[in-house]
Amino acid sequence: MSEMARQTVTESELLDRALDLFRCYGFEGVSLSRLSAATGLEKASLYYRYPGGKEELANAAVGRVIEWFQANVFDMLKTDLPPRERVLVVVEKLREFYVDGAKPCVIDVLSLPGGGNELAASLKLATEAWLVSFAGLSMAAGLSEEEARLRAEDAVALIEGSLVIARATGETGAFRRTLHRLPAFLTERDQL
Amino acid sequence: MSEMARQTVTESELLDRALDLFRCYGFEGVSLSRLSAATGLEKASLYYRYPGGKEELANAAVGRVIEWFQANVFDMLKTDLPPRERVLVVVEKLREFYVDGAKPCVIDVLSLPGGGNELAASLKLATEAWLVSFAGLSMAAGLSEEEARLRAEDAVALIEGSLVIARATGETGAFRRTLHRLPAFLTERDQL
DNA sequence: GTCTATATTAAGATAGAC
DNA sequence: GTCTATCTTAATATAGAC
Repeated sequence: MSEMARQTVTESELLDRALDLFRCYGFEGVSLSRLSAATGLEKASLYYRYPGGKEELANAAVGRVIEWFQANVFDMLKTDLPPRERVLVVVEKLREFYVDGAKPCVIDVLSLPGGGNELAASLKLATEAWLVSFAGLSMAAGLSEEEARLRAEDAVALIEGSLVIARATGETGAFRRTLHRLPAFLTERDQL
Repeated sequence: MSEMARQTVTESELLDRALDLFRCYGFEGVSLSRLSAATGLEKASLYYRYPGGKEELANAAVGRVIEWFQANVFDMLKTDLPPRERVLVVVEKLREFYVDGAKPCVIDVLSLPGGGNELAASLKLATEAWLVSFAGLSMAAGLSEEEARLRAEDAVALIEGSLVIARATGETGAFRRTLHRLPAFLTERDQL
C-alpha cells in the first residue's frame, strides 16, 4: 500500500464536482479550465485520469449519476414495499437530487449536441429506464400496461418541464408541486 | 431608393437561421463560424449588422420568436372565439413551431447560463407570459383563477418536458400526445 | 454592406520535470 | 500522480480594402 499516492481529490469528489458543472452549464459551457478550478487538479492531471478529456470526464460523471438513479430510483421502485410507500421514498430522493428545483436535470442539459455519441446513448438509455421504472410502479399499483406507460411519460415530462420553468423563471413552485403529487399521480386512476 | 444596397440575406431569414442554430445547439454550442456558414454572411458582416456579436444576434433572434409567440399563441388565446376553438388553433401553431416534437424549445435550450442577462430576462418574461396566457384561457373556459394557474403550469411543463424526452430518446409520442390533449386539458375540469 | 486579412484570447491537448 | 510549460487549434472580434 505504500506506493498508493494519496490523491488530492477522490474519484467520487472529482466526478461530483464535474457533474455539478456539466448539469448547470451544459457540455459546451464547461471548459477544462473550469473543471480544473472546480476540482483543484491542473488540466494535465485531469488528462492523466481521463485521457479522453472533457468528453470522457462527462461520460464518467453521467455514469455515476445513472448509477445513483439506478439505486435510489429505479431499484427503489421495485422493492416489496407498498407502491405508494416506494414513491414516497423516491420523491424525497428526487427532491434531494434536484435540490428542490434549484438544479437542472442532467438529461435535459446534457442531451444537447456536443457531448458525443456515448453520452447521448447513455442519456437515452437512462431516460427509457426511468420511463420503464415509473410505468412498472404504476402497474404494481394496479394500472394497465398502457395506462402505466402514459402515466410514466407524463410524470417524467412534468418533472423535466417544471425544472425548465424553474431555470427560466427562478420559480420552483411547479416542480415542488409536481413532486408532491407524484405518489397519487403514479398510483391512482383518473389523473390525466 | 437607389442607395439601398440589396442585402444578401434579409433580416428575417438571417434571424430564422440563427434561431434554428441556437435552439438546437444552445448559445455556447453556436460559433460565429457556424452562424456565418448558415447565413452566407462572413463574420465581419455579421458584426456589421450586430456589433454586439453572438450575444446581440441571439437576443434579436429570440426577440423575433417571442413576437411570433405573442401573435400566434398569446394573442390568439385572447380572441373572441370559443375557448376550445382558440386552443385548437394554438395547438396547430405549436405543432408547427416544434415541428411535431423534432425541434427543441428555445426557453429550455437558451436558458442555460452563457447567453447573458438580457437573454435570460427575455426568456423569463416570455415564460411568465406563456403561463399567464394559458391561465387566462383556462379562466375563460370557466376554471377558477387558482385552478387555471396550476393548469397552465402543468401544460407548459408537459410541453417542455415532452420535448426534453423527445430530444433524449428520439421518440416524439409524448409530445404529440400532449398537444392532442391540450384543448381538453386547458378547458375541462378534473384533469390533474 | 460585404469582403479578406489579421489580431487577440481561450480552448483542447501533450511533453517532460518532479 | 501532479505539476509547469507549451503546442495547436478555434473562438471572438476588429481593421481596412472594395
